[in-house]
Amino acid sequence: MAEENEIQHLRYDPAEIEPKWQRIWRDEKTWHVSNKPDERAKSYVLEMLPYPSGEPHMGHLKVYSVGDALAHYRRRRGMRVLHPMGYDSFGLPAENFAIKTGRHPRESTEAAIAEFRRQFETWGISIDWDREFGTHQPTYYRWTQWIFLKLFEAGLAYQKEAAVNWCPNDQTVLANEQVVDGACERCGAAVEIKQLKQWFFKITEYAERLLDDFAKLESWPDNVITMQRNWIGRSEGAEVVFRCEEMGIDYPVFTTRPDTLFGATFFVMAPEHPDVLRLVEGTEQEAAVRDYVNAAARKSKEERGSDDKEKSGVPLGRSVVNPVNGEPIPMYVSDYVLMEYGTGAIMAVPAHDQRDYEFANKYGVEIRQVIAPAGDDGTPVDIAGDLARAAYVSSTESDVLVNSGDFSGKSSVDAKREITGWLAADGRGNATVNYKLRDWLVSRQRYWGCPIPVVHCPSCGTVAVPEARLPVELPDVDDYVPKGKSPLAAATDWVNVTCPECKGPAERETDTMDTFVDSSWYFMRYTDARNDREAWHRAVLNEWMPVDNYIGGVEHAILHLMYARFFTKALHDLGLVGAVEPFKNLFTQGMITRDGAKMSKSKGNVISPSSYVERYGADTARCYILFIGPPDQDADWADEGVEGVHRFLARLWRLGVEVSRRAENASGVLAPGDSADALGESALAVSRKAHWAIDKVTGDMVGRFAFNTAIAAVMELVNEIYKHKDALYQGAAEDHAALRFATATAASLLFPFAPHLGAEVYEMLGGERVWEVNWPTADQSFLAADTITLIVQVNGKVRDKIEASADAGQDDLIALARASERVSAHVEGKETVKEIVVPGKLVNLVVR
RNA sequence: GCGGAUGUGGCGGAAUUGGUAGACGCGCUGGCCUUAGGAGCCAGUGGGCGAAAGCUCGUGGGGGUUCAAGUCCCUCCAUCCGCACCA
Repeated sequence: MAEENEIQHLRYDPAEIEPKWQRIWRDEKTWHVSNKPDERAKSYVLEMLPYPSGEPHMGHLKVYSVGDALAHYRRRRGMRVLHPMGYDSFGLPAENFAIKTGRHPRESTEAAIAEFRRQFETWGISIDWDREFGTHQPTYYRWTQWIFLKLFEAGLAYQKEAAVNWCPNDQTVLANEQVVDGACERCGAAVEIKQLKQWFFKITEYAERLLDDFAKLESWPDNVITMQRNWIGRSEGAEVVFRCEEMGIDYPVFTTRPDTLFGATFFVMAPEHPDVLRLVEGTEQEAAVRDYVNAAARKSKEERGSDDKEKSGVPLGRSVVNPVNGEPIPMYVSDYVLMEYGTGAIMAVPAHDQRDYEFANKYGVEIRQVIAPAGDDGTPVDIAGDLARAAYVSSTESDVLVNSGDFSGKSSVDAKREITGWLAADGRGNATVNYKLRDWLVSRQRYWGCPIPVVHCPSCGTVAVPEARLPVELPDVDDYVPKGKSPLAAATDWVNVTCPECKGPAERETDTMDTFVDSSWYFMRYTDARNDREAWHRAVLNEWMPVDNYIGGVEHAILHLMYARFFTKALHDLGLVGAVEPFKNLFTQGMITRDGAKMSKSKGNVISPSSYVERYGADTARCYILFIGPPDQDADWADEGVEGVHRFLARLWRLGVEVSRRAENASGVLAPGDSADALGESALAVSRKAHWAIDKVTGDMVGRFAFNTAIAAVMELVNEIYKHKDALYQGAAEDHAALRFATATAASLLFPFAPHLGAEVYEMLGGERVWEVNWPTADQSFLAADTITLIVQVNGKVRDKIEASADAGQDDLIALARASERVSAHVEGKETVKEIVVPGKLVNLVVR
């Protein structure tokens, strides 16, 4: 007993255990994986690339706790696991910090990387550090530039002047995806629209395949797919040509409702439409239109974008001809028409489009009904009363056309097809598909990014920098303050070059790339990260790709995940990549909140992983973050919960120490005897529980990431061992063996979540390294119990629970149920209507 | 407005196929051990009535299907998240 007391007072000290294992893993490069294939199946487990700034936050702790558990589990299931790490180290925050402090972004970024790496090592995550890189390193961005040139050669990277989003605060353009509610995603400033010449990637060319290939994904959260689908915004319809006879110009418009063409009573152009001013030049409308266009240009996206805003517009004094009936209809300019969607001009059908309806009402344009709902007999229903209040927009199967010439009486569905076909035959239109998706604007007027590897030559135009001269290195500058053009423009020594083609004087492109470009291919570079002759060796890349499990936050549902899909497809088409989709399975982890709210500096509720890792150890922090709830859901961090998990780990550690010292009649961790029969009651109980836990944890790991219930199962196992350990210490060799087996199993099962403690306790008991031991398998003979607890219900209410033999037949179970006093009290004197038996589980007697 | 998700004890959450609601943990209560303990170990813990046995109510509200519903169907409510003049 003296020994028992002594053990009780031993202290679980992660500060000693954790560095010990981390040293072994680092020195032995335990998690390094070779690119040489072997008989093992590959598995590529990847968490989203971290942006290194300050120190890692709780979101990082969560994502790596999830990913690392999976990586460990896969390795011990005999797989060859690629689990790398890197840093998304170009970007605005580092540059803004540089502006404030004068410190070079490279310095602050590399300091942050060092801190991230240091902390990741203290977390004990199983990373192949030989593949580590930062996207800001010339050895990396050389290949970002190379990919840019490949896209440029293929015509997928191009320059155009366009109305683009401009953030006045960050002094740079933004991609559509980076504008949220009309504001800059990063700094929140109201975004302006500017006409600028910019670089784009032709993601629109891949719109259809980005949609189709959702079918090729194994498991992605539905909400992410839905968000991408909405963002791509595919709609089927027709392009219909309206001719302006006075000017002799054809104006095509896109419509999803060609069946409403007979109801088009006016025509509207976006203020940015290049022909608007030309149409009114020299007319009495010119001044009014010019004012309207200028006012629209000054408005922020937000001001223009709200749908509750009252419609406004100005007549152009011109008309176009409705191709279905030859009727001239008036033209207007209005900011409710968007230049970036469709053709920047619309046909307006006020009776059947709410926006057109509001405009027509305000400016007194005719509202002509051409669609009506059909009654039960198929004839049009009178909805004149409804139309006095709002447009009739519904497009049900049963709608029919009215006031539509030869098409009157036809169904809406048929009319769409027939009218489109009729117009197409005359060259006045055709069926088309339109997308909301815009091309990806990738140039940024900022310093801390990957230089765009092209040269502008007065005689040769835009010329690619030859591959052999990559990387185009980012030069040092003194002043990072953006002035509407890239700070790189001031580095004149760097800007002025000779044209690679004519050798004449030329200038480098001074814009840098959006950092989302850097992160659109990093998962490919990991496969061959030290290759300095090419971005990757094709065979190596194809061996690892696609990523089997990609884990990260849902905030990247559209941006990063869609860009990465696009890159993979484009590079596939160029014959550079075998995979068509980069991420076979996607897991989006929920946020860690504090007091129910998102952590933020302004709320002052930010807690950092490092304080918990220092106080309780990494194993506690990692287990807690997994135990708190299902990893795909948001979870609120509670310090009491951390204490609880820490207590559990300490309990297991003490158990390990005690069992290794006191269960000395057996050694090793082998399971006792083949059969459960040979064991005493306690030995059988802990063995059973151990096999049950193996089965439970394995089930929770496969297919779903139910780490919370997996950890709970190990807790149950430990509780069971505690209950029986004193009896077992008194016992014989097989009792000690059972105790060792059960305790080692707990350590083994916990290893993916608490790798240091798992390794420590396993070593105490078996002397082996747990990660070199296969994942345990449950012995079925220990899972099947001889007895079951029979639930006896009367009229669906539980009245008794009876121990019954597992192989009892239906009649036996009913007899057993009826024999119960508690049951008979409810059955006595009543007629039995039905007897339901669920074998091995339950009997329900239905009485009246 | 459109689309999606969620709703279970005092709290975080379990319940994999319709079959014991509340596993596991926190908190709380009691006991043991201890010079002491904010350490450790053991036990109890959804609400109501009851000394107990037991009865009864109970998974956001209402309705339904079923021998049986947290789970399936209808409907309403609340919260959160996307999208939002996309023709």
